[in-house]
Amino acid sequence: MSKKQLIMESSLELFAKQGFEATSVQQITEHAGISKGAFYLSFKSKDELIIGLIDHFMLEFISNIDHVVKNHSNNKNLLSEFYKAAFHSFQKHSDFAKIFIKEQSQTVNEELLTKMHHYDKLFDKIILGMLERLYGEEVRHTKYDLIYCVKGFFHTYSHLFLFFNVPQDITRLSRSLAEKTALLAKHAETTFITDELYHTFNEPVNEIQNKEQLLEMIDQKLEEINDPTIKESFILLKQHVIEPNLSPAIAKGLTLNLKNHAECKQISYLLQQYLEL
Amino acid sequence: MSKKQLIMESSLELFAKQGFEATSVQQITEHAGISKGAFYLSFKSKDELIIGLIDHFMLEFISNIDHVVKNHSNNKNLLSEFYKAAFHSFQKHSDFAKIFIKEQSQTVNEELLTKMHHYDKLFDKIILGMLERLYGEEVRHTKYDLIYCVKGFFHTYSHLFLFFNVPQDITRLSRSLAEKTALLAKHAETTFITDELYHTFNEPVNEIQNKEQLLEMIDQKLEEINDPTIKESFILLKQHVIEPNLSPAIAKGLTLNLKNHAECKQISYLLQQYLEL
DNA sequence: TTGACAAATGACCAATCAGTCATTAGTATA
DNA sequence: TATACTAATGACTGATTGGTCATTTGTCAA
Repeated sequence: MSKKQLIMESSLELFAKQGFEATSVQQITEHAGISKGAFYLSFKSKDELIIGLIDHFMLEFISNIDHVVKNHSNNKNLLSEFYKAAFHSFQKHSDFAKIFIKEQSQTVNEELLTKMHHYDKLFDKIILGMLERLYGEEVRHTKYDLIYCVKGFFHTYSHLFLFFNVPQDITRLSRSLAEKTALLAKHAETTFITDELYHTFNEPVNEIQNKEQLLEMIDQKLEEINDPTIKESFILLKQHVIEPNLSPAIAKGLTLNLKNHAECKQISYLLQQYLEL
Repeated sequence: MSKKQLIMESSLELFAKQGFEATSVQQITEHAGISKGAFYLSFKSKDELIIGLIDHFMLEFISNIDHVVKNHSNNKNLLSEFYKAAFHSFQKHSDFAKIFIKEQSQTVNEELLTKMHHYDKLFDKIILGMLERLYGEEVRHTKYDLIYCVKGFFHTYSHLFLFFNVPQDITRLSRSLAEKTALLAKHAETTFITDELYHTFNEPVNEIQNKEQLLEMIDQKLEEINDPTIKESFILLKQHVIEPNLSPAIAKGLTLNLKNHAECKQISYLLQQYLEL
């Protein structure tokens, strides 16, 4: 395990228990069994650590849910499977989930806030896609409201799990929430968040930030991975991101190459999003 | 305005903007235009201040909502009026609302956490009462689930208002959420939170803490208020709290005396809750 | 004008914070 | 073994924290 990973895992626990502000770098290094100087070899600052944590886990969370939703052929259980995947992810990384919920509305760090908002919009996009696929025209006027209902459900019950140690029957909970969501999708008529209102406070996803983040991640993966197919796919896609030169079919195929490699699933998702494949 | 109030108002703004942990006592006293020493004449510690804030505003919030729900004769609009009252309260005290949402899951201070949980249970009780009144037997098996749906709705949309400056049409939003809640109440069948599960993680309201808090508040009000009827009502009720000696009708009547006085509405609510009137 | 009391001050304290950097330990090559 | 390199250390810094307390200021009645 790299030192960076060690620090991230050690800090997870402490942040979840005490909160980010209340945890000192000293505590983290003591808990990780390293010196204070070693911390600053891996992270430029304490802020960079929390941003790294959010990035790492949220990307996994989002790309995982997206995968479940996109690859689920049976529309009948889709809602239930969506909730299941989301709750399982939070259960698996419960320390991170606690941090995420606690730090969600903290305004201390501007970059962190932007990050949070960014992932929130990706989450919205997945929910929106799911609702449109399931109900199409039926939810044309209510879909943005429904996004917030789904997120409201997810938040309240996550809170219950994370902070009250409620016994978890995720399957049952997911079925229950799926039923409720379906009810609202089929019968709710009075809307609050219109299409227009939604877009006034959700400016489109920041392309530039995405691009830089992508290129940085590609370079990192190129160093880590040796598989020649993966490497070539990365090199071609990197060129394509910098200046588009591949046909959509080829680009799509290259991202699918990456999807087969366990450590590249998430970057594959990001590339597909960025290239609109 | 008392020095205590001045400090509370000054700190509200700073806590809302920066969070509790990230705000220093120095900042508060500078913002309030007083010395550091003066702060500690009004509050024993920084922790006591945040607890005071939570107590002050949550009591107002809860007793206000309770009043709206209890005194609303027309069941048809009850749900909508409930949401309206709740959102208006958060809008009126938006700085406090921000603090409340931010600090809701912070585990730093044990007493604060207990307080939060306590008020959360009072909120549950109001929602539960409302649902039972509106739907009775219909929601016998789903009511505890519905509480969490209502709270989920309230949380997500509050978050939107408070942190994204979304234009607020509370009437429309309340109508929309009332429709959704009614849909769930009438048609949802699959439950997750059963009666039994709910009571395993919500041990009954702490009676002793309530009693001490009540007596302390009565003594404080006795010093502040001169109206002889109010004073006598307080003295009789205080005796009754220490050792029950009044008939329910008399006790109830005495609390109603208090309800007519603007500054005693909240303590009147607490007394009715405690004495089960 | 005096003296007694309460209200208010801000210099001060020990503790802790994020972050730095001269120094040391460990390792690989020659 | 000697050299060259990186990885890791932890004492240190200057700033800031929550909280205290000897001192000053303000306000009374006598």
